Amino acid sequence: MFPEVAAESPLLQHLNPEQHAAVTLPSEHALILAGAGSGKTRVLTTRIAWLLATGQIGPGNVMAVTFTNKAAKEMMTRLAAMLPVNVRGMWIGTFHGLCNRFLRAHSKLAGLPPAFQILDTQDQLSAIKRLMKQHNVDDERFPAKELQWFIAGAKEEGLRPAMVETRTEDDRRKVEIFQLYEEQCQREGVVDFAELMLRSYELLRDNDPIREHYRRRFHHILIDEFQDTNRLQYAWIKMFAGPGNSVFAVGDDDQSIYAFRGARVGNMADFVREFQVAHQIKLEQNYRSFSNILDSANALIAHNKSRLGKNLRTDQGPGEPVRVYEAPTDMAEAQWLVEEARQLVREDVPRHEIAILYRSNAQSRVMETALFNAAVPYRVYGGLRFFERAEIKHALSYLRLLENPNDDTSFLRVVNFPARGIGARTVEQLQDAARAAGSSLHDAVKSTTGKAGANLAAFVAKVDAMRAETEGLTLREIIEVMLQRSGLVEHYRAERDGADRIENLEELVNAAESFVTQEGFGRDAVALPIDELGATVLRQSPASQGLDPSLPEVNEPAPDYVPPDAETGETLSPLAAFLTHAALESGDNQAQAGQDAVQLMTVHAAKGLEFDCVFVTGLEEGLFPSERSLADYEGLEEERRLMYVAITRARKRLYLSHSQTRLLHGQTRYNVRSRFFDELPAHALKWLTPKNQSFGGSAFGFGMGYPTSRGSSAGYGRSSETFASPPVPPQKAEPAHGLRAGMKVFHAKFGEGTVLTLEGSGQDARAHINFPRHGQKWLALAVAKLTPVP
DNA sequence: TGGAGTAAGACACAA
DNA sequence: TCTTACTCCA
Repeated sequence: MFPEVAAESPLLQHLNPEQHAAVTLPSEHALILAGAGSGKTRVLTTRIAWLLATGQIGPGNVMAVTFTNKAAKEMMTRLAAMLPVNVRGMWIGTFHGLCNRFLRAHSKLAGLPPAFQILDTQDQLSAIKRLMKQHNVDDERFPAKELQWFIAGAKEEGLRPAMVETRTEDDRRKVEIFQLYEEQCQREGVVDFAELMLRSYELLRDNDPIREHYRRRFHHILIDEFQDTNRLQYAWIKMFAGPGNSVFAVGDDDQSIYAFRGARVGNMADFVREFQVAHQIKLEQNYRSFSNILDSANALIAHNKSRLGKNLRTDQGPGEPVRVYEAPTDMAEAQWLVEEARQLVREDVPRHEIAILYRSNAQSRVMETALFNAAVPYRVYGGLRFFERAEIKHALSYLRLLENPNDDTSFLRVVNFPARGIGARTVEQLQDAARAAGSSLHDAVKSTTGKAGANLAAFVAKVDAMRAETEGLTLREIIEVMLQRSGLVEHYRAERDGADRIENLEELVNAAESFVTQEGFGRDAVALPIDELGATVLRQSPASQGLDPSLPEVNEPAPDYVPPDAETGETLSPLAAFLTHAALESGDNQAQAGQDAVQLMTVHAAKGLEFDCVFVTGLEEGLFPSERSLADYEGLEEERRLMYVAITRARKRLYLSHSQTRLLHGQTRYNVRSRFFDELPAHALKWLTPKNQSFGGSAFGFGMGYPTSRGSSAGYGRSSETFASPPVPPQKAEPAHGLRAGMKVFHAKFGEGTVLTLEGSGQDARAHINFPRHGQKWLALAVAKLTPVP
């Protein structure tokens, strides 16, 4: 293919010795320990390009797996830039995306309808709730969320209901519901995310010809972010790894931040042992950050005990110090970072090179408000994504009903939306009828009677008519018809703030349009190939139709380039393909992409990205590290890794901030500065506000502040008081307490001190007092027993 | 019976 | 803040 490309091809230029070694490793199993900013994606993509360019393999012989669509796309883009290959036809994608592709090709063997649909987390939860109601499960004792967690967790361990160990009566009940849930999904022809993985794994495990086929096909299997794989994903990878394959795993144990959803860092050690990995290469040279940032990251992560051990180094100078800011309130914090961001923009930093990171999505609002008020363009990642919005989900439900009338989840979502006189009572009766008849809700409608029955029949007739009407239309036309006939647009037009929703619905048409063109099929395409390369190979044998699993051997490299070909045998309707796309791609890149805007996201979402300037906000005990992680040591280590990820996102400037008070969940919280500050090297930091003693009171200059010790915060109770930002001067002392600034007071624990400032009134009154032996404290006058000293 | 308005509780993340 | 349960009214 590219015979002129020698071992020292231009591809390998600009690689450091470790990267070079990793890229050109012989065909055997390897583990690459790649630190943050060490060029991990580069190594992965160059490795694929090198394997192809040296003619060792063809594009059909590689499988590359990532966790996010973003990472998969990045890999494809970079690869396409290096080599003239049709990356779209290659097996590069997310775990779930590839499993989906696999199951589509073998749906019959997998026991699924060809156009099976995928339940997202929301759908799954509502399916479970529905099931619980039907079977009178006590939702106090078994919250639906918990069951969802339980089911997903079991599947991610590779367990079916019968295989789950039960010790208590509660366990047995949970497994029972798990079993019922499985039956329900099977009946409705839907699969959840975990099922995509598990079903693929089981098919590979139980079907020797299929497994052998893929083993012969994929000579090289490359895995990104290996530290985030769960047990099932690891087992799935093993299915592809035969004697002739090589697995190239890239990971960083210090960036493992998904243990809470089943990721096992231990897979790295298991991999080395079970695959007898001879070559482990560490990439420790960091090309991203200045040393003040890197030193901070290294010092922080050194506090973790369970590590494989790795230290990042850089040739760059120290750069700017890491700036630390303490704010009196979350609003002041937001105000400060908006000011800093504006200053950066004045210094010609592009806005999209400024990232504001936070631990949980709930924290974004204050910052959004501040950015909005300052007229700084910003973009929030995460939160409610395009395909998760209610109006879009409604529209998708109608579309799914067109594709599959037996999709009860979709049926229930829109049976009475827009409202058409079908209430809870009616729906319940319908569900009973369906259950009794063992049929779908759609089919059970026939047996209903009376006025309610007539309403239901009208709904079903409407959808059926829509199906008939959209027959043979393009995807775009189908959606347009659906939007009109369903009454969704009309409904939102009548709503007060429905304009945005209508805009989104229109955007759905665009999304479908770009889906069709992006996938490389013209407007008139009636069918989409499932997988150009895969189908090419499989089509050689009728076995791929799913009945006879005697698949052909594919030792010869697949053709380099297979043009999009509408004539491929196995097809999925554009509608079904689009619905799959909607479930697997949350729609991050939908709308307002490409604007020069400040980037807001959670630390989790920031993984894998890098920016010139990064703000890590809300560094407070209970928030970051989060409350829920503090219970066990491992949780804390994961939080620390999360902080490590946050720090290492920054190239040039890093800002860390925390606030003494924060309005969260409707009430003011008083938070202590995060312990992580104490784990950073002092030489790399620059405190923009005076650093107060850890866990001590505030030494905040202008008198705003609160006691920050955990013990005393309880004494304040609720306070709905909020403060304008930036900090306002303290109110004048309340004479009612009998205290004045400058007065000497006595405290039972802290001894004698001097009142510096007073503020608030009534229950909220507090005093800033300097105790010579204990430093400055903010005390609640309603709680603290203070006696004036003459 | 169904729809709308109001009060109370939850809130890590992502395919 | 957003979602969900409950109550009231047509």
